[in-house]
Amino acid sequence: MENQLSKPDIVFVAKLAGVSAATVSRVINHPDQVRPGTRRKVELAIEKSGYIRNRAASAMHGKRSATIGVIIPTLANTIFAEVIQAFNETVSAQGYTLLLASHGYDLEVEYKLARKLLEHRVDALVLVGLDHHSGVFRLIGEQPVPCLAIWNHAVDAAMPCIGVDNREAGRIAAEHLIALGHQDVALIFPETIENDRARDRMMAALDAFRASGAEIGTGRQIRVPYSVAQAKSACISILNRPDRPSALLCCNDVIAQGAVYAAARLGIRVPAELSIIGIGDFVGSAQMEPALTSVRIPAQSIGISAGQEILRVIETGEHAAIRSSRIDLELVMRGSTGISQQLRQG
Amino acid sequence: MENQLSKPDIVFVAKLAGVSAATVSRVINHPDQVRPGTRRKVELAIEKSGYIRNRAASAMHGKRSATIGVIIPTLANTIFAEVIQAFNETVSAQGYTLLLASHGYDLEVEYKLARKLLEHRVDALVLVGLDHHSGVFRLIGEQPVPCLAIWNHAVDAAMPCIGVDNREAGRIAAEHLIALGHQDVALIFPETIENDRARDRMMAALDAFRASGAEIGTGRQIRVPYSVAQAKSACISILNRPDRPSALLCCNDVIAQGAVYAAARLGIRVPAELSIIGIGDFVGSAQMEPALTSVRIPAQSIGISAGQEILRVIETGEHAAIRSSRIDLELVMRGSTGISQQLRQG
DNA sequence: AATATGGTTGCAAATGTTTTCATAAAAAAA
DNA sequence: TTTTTTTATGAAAACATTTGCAACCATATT
Repeated sequence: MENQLSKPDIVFVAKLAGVSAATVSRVINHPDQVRPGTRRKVELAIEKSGYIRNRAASAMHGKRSATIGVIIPTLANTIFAEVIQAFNETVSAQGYTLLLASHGYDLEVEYKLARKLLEHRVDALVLVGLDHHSGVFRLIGEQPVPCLAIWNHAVDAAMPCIGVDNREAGRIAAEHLIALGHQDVALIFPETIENDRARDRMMAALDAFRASGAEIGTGRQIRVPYSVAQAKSACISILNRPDRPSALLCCNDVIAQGAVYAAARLGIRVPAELSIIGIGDFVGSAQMEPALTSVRIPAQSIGISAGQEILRVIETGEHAAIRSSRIDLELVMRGSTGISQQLRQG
Repeated sequence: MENQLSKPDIVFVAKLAGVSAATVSRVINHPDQVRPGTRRKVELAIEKSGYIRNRAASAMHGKRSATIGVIIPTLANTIFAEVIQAFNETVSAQGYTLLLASHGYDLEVEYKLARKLLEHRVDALVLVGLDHHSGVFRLIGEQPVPCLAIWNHAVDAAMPCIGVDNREAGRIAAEHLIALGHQDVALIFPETIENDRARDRMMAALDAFRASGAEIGTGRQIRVPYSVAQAKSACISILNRPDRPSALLCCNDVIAQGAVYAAARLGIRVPAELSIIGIGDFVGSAQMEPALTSVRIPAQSIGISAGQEILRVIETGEHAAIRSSRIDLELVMRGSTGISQQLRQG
């Protein structure tokens, strides 16, 4: 207590307890190695002095920093919140803390953030998706830090990944609409440059329609950012046209929710007059009226699996041997899709 | 390059560049202090060796760790995502990274997380709300770390805070319904223990109704967690009763969105037969059909103000002098509220 | 009673960086 | 050219901790 102004350090605690700094360190890191009596003395001194150990100093000994770096495109919409929450719960149960950064869908920024997180000597690095700056690939090749991509899975991926196959997601969504008889479908997607998830979904959807004999022209491919507001207004203008499509395939549920609201605003009955399908099954999609049909991406499962795998790799030190895994998608049929009028009439 | 296995350190880079470690350090931290020629040599060596500076080591010199600890209740719904995103953008522009943790509305957990973040020697600590474990108050009293509460503001707060006055939020919402002639209103709120925001809103709403002569009985006070799904089903059962209220005042927009869907499901016309008001004006509320009337909490403004204030305090070292500020609320009238039938008939 | 055994503890080295201080080099002034 | 001033660089101490090694002490064994 003599030294109140500057933060108490380990040697201050040691003096207070009448032991050496080494013993205090052992009480914190290997409590079983110190006699119960001494331990209690030290614990009391820690309590009394308000000592908080300095992880920066411990991290210098090759000890774990107990942080995991996570870089996501954005926190601003629900897309990644759920997976990050599940991941965080998993790893924080083992004492790890998240260093979180977001790049706003700019992979150049992502690279800079990755460097920054490595400066903090994170024990692992988690990225979203498989599209990355070449510098990122160089970094994770050079640095002895386990690195995992989440959200996506691809067999030919350049790095370990835990997530879903976005091509499959696009295909499932498209085939559902095809099965319902929709021939004239509009695709509502964000910019696909630097966004492999959106790109894969779109390509697969286009392929599926082509295979079914229904080519989707560029006039039916609408670009819109991940924003309910912008999706809604974009959909309003599409749906206002006399030749409006019979169904909307949306890159994710944020866009699809906007589409549902657009239809409601225009008084277009869903699904009787218009079918809408999303991808993701985000929170809220199941509760909407009409409830949104979507290709479910199990964010919880991805977050938990990723967390467990990261923990395993950190604890065992098998940095090179991160196991990828593919999480299954599932079509969740709800009220926003139905048989096309064309089919019904035919 | 000789030393490829272990991470290159500053002295390895120094040797490679033919200078001392001190010079390398200066190139990184005070580039203007070193001659352009030497600087280029060093930068080349850094590039060649793939050196990444170790912040843990720098943090030991009382240098900033360049991290800011943030503890929120949850990431799982939109509530805090927006404010954190704005805060993050503000501080990351100055090179700071977020250490993010979530406590799931358990203040005991929040205390443990606060300790953990302090172990990492964050340059500042940001919490949500003004209700905290006594240990948290002790910590921020003892530790020389600037600490700020966001989301709430109260003049008599025990710590600096930047946010809105939740009593005012509750009052504004209530008075809007009162002005529309609603006498029989149900309050849909989460558990208010350990949640000062919900508590303040509810108390103020109850007071406002009482002042207007309309006492709200306990039978009209419904408990429901922050979940669209649970709010929807709770509202369905309330609205199914023959004596259903003429308006719902929801603690936040997550609950209010559930309420709107519940009305839609039951075919109750909003706002003709039922008014619904939320608090927060979260993303999506403006786009719903009917669009949600809400008391706008400007998450962006809060995040940005908080970020700027934290930066100011860190850079100037005036840890004790964090300035609180109150961010204004605003009633956003949209389609989900209207004149009560009682009033219309009367 | 002397010796071996095994668990506790302290000493000191090591970790990677920043910074102060002194020195060397360059630039400016004489 | 010499001296003075300024600027650039290096050597070494400091930061807070962990850990290998050695010393110690108490207990168990002979």
